[in-house]
Amino acid sequence: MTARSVRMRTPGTARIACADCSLRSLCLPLLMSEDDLKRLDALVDSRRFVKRGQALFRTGDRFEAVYAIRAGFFKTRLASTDGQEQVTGFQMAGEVLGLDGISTEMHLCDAVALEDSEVCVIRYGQLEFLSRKFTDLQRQFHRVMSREIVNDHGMMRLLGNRRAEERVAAFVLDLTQRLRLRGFSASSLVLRMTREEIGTYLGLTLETVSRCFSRLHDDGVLRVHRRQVDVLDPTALERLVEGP
Amino acid sequence: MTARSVRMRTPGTARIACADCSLRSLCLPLLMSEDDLKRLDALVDSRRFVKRGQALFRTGDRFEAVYAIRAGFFKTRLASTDGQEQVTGFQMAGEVLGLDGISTEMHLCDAVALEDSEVCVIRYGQLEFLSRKFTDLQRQFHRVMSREIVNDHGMMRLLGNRRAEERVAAFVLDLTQRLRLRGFSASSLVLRMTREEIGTYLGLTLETVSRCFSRLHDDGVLRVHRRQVDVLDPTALERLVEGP
DNA sequence: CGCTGTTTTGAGCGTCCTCAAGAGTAGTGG
DNA sequence: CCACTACTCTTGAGGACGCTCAAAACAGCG
Repeated sequence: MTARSVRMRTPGTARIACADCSLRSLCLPLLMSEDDLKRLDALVDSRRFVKRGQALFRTGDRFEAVYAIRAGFFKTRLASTDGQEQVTGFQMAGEVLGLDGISTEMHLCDAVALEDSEVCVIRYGQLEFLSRKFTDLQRQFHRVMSREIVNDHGMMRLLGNRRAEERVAAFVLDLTQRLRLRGFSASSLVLRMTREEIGTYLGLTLETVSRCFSRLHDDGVLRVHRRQVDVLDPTALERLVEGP
Repeated sequence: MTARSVRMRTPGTARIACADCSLRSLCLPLLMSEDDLKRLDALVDSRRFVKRGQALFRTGDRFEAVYAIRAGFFKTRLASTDGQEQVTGFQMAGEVLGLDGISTEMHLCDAVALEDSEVCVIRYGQLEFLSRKFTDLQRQFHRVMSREIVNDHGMMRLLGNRRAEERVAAFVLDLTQRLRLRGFSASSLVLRMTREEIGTYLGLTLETVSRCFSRLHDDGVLRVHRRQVDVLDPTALERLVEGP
């Protein structure tokens, strides 16, 4: 399945107004004034649908655009010579995909939809052009990149000196916080990814992830049944994340 | 020791020409034409010396500038409530420090000099202004941020699914490659950091790092004596990094 | 209803951590 | 100049955490 074959263009809406988007408070035009937003006109080149399991882009694809997630859920992963996949992140609505491609003008990871999704295609040339014109857009774009760096550093700490149960707790806590920002419940969530995907993200095997969920369940911190996770004791969860 | 007390200004050279800098081929003005470089005038606000062991900035400091390393060597680390420090990177001449601060206008890590160092102070406001004016500077700045993201993802893979010896091998290989870019020998290096700092960077204890060095020494891949490391078998080193 | 993929759980083992001791090195002051 | 101290690094022994291998339960789907 090539990238082209999953590309779709909503007829008659090739140019889409960020001003009307419900995700404005999370996305790239965050800091922009109403006036500027109206003048913005065309940050988004088009929209594109990506079916569950399909790739938005793949390692080696020419870098031409970044993508703002309008709806759905993605993972990014590093391809590897051996079979070992490394998931580098899970992304949800309002988050931006593809920033890794700027450095070499080539994508250096795969972005795969974990459910049927829709993204706004933001051509990088256009983003460069508009962020010279709108200082708020420029700043917000820099912030988005900077936040990714900060998140990655947090992830390095997690992988570097936290034990398995702390990693899983941090993973759940992070998901709930991001869901809350989007107006969803912070105590009940449905995982969009397998135990294996969580495992390669957290530097653990799928069995260890499963065992950690079971232990958190038995300890009354979470109620876990397959993909359904309910946070019973948020305080205990946060305490676990702090570490020893 | 406050940040202010280590600040120094070279008299009469408050504005410094990137055009004349030997690190141009690595640093922010990389893509800029001779003409633009001459017109650039003042990307660098001033220079600042940082003595070994002192912090260039600390977690919580107000973010006002990024720093291009002119000479010396730094580590960045996440402060933590418990004693556990997490080193998030080692930086050398031509590399840029402080990008984490953009997202919250506050620095979110400490940058500590591992030897007497000198940095170019690039006020962020100035960088924003100039990168609206010079598209090459804009693009190079984006590339620098993107490269940091890519590097961090590589680090996540290292921490997530490589064993101790592979991590140490990757660490040495990375250092040699970056030193070679700067015109230094790729087969002989002097470590600027302790085993403990390497350990917290690689998600290992200092003892494990030491043992890995000893094993790589015994296997004839490296010659290691304290901080002095010589690469005897570069091919074996690369093979180790690939993983199993 | 059988097939497939995901998840759970168990048993045994290996890598790396913890704790400990000792050697090597650098810096300081008598 | 050399003790003295502080720090770094090396090496060893024992143990724990998480991995590997294996099997079975469970859910989804044609």
